[in-house]
Amino acid sequence: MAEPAAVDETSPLLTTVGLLVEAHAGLVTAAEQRLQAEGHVSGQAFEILLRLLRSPEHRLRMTDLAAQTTLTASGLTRAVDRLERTGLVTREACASDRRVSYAALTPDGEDAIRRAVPAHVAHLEELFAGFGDDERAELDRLLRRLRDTFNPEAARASEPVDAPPA
Amino acid sequence: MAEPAAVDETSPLLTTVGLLVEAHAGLVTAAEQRLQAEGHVSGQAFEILLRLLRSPEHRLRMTDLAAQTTLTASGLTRAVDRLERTGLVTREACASDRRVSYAALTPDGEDAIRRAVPAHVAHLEELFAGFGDDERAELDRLLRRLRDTFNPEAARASEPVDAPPA
DNA sequence: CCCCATTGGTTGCGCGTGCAAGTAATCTCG
DNA sequence: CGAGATTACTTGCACGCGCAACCAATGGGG
Repeated sequence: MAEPAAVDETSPLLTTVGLLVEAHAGLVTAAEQRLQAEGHVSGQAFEILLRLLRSPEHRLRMTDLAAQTTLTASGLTRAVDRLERTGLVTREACASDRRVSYAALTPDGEDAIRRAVPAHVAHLEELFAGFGDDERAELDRLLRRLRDTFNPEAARASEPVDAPPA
Repeated sequence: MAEPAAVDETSPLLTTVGLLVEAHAGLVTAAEQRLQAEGHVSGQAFEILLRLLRSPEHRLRMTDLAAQTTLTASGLTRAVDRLERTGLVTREACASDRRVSYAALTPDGEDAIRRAVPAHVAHLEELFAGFGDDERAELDRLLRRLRDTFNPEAARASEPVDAPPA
């Protein structure tokens, strides 16, 4: 008759969080695999290139780019190093402030991301096939609320954008 | 009047996925920080220890444990190495199959997780303060559906459980 | 005008991870 | 019963990441 008292080893919240983690992991993994299988850029590259594509002149200061991704400044430095090595991005100097350097899309980079986006979106459509428009909207609403709990800022800036980031 | 045609650089799905990623990152980060600030085990340790706490005899085969976490077998080997080094877990041999080894909670490990769970749940309650029970349930439903898209298996096994995994 | 605090970016370092290969035990089936 | 396939776990290796330290360039006040 002892049984150390079943503490609250279980709480609805723990389940919710567990589901969030699993859904996230599954989605990212699936998207990443698909991109690779079809010969597109990696998930991380996708995220970076898409953000550049959507920016004025297809370029962004390193710092701003870092702020928009899940990477730190140092992580971004090296991510851009890799993209530069594969020719999808170039670093451009800033005339008015010699400290800043822009990461800019090369023609190859623009090509790559323009090819990857439709493929990725198509894949997402498959994955969300079971969802009605209203359900997807409701999911958006709930996730946005949760997101705003941590990052009351975020909101602005043409909305997130992420994709299948690492 | 050219403007290379604004492809579908934006799709509702991309936004949804972006929100999922941000919500996930924010939640995990917040939970992790809080645990550390209050002197509890790390997020990864939390996840592993909780699963052991919920298992018969407070132990699990390495393989099964790996399957329940986001780690691979090799990653788990080393995670358990660390937990063993800090005295929260022990490896136990299996009599009937000398290949398998169990990861088992030590008394210290049980203590640690029993202290961490209520703290973590309390924190989650704060974070979800803006949600009504019905909304949380709806979020569960939608996330579960999404999860099942990737892992049609999952479902069973006393339900996820995750927490603030790395 | 110059010194100092601040900002932008990169680099050294250590760590945690996955993959692939390796070892050991078990199972299968001829 | 015994060789080959399979399963459980561990290890070598290479890589990507964040943190903290670092250098360079700005921008305010004295």
